[in-house]
Amino acid sequence: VPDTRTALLDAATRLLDGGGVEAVTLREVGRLAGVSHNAPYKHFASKEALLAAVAARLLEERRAEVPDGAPTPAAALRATLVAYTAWALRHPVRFKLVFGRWSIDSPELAAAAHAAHESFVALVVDAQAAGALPPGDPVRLAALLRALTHGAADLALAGHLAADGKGHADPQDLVDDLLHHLGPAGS
Amino acid sequence: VPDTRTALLDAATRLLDGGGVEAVTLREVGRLAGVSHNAPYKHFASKEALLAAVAARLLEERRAEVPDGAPTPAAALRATLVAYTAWALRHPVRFKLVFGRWSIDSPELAAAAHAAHESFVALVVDAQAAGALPPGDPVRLAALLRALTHGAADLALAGHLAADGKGHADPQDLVDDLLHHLGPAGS
DNA sequence: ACCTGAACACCGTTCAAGT
DNA sequence: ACCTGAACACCGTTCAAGT
Repeated sequence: VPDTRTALLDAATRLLDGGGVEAVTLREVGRLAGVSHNAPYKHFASKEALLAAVAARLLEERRAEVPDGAPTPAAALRATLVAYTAWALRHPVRFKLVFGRWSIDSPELAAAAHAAHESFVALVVDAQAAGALPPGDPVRLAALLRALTHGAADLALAGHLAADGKGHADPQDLVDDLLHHLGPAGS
Repeated sequence: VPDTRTALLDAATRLLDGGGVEAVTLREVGRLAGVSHNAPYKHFASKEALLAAVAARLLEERRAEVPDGAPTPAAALRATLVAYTAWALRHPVRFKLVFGRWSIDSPELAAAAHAAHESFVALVVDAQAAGALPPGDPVRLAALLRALTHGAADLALAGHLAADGKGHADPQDLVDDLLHHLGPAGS
């Protein structure tokens, strides 16, 4: 039997997936969790704080799903970036919530994001050592890769990538393009 | 004397800039425009439609501010991308509205976005002809540049770029990094 | 054609009270 | 410590009227 706090988070997540962030109201959250419509205030300071807690839990969940056991550092890097775009396309609302709003600063959310960032930079360092990425500040290079991946996913969700019928570029294609351009000898 | 429709758009824009998208309520829009709280329904089908019209007007406004008269195609391309990130950092709420939500599909918004896309691809073609960008499908290359620029701006707004105290990367830096990596001879 | 005022069904948040 | 029910101040949207 989950405690009330967990039940509230579960209910909010279900409503989020079902109807977007606008569907998660404290009244429905309470109803789904089997408590009154303002019981959430005993566990979260506000609706925003509840959403931040949901975001933090989703971010940690996603980190556990990160692909593992790739043959080379370059493959591991590509798999991580592709997983990022695939998750965004599969769960648009979750993606928008987790990587969008930071109006409330939640320590849990910041910690989860920091951990994800750390392991991604380590991945970049490995790929650089293997010669699959150019040398230079790995943090900066990681930012470049992350910005492209995030932007490709966000534009795809907004419908801004497939402008004409012809120029169809998946986020994955753009990730591959960038890795190709960064690849050894600019081949 | 502006007509009511324009007055409503002006009021909505003022509220948007003042307090974010959550501050733009139909009641305040009406009050600021000097009409009743549901007069907007005579000009827009819903609040979302009003926001879409605001977004379309902002996007056209921004297009008029695009830098002009750069010495080379490469400089013109860089100036356009840098202007994109600078606008995003200067007007975060406008950026989120214009490039974020497409729940309602407005013909005006789609037309403005299409025009912006067209001229950007033309810029890429010129830069390719000048040898500042690698050959290949210009639409795809434009998507790559746009995705990185958009992602860098979005991550910067979310506070996801300056992770540690050291790895400080402006969106402009990332734009320059990408252009450098795409540059002739992969120098 | 455009606008108004009242009304409806919501919503987040607060508060006094209960166990 | 945790929860409830009533209440407050909002909100988007609708509708019957007005000019």
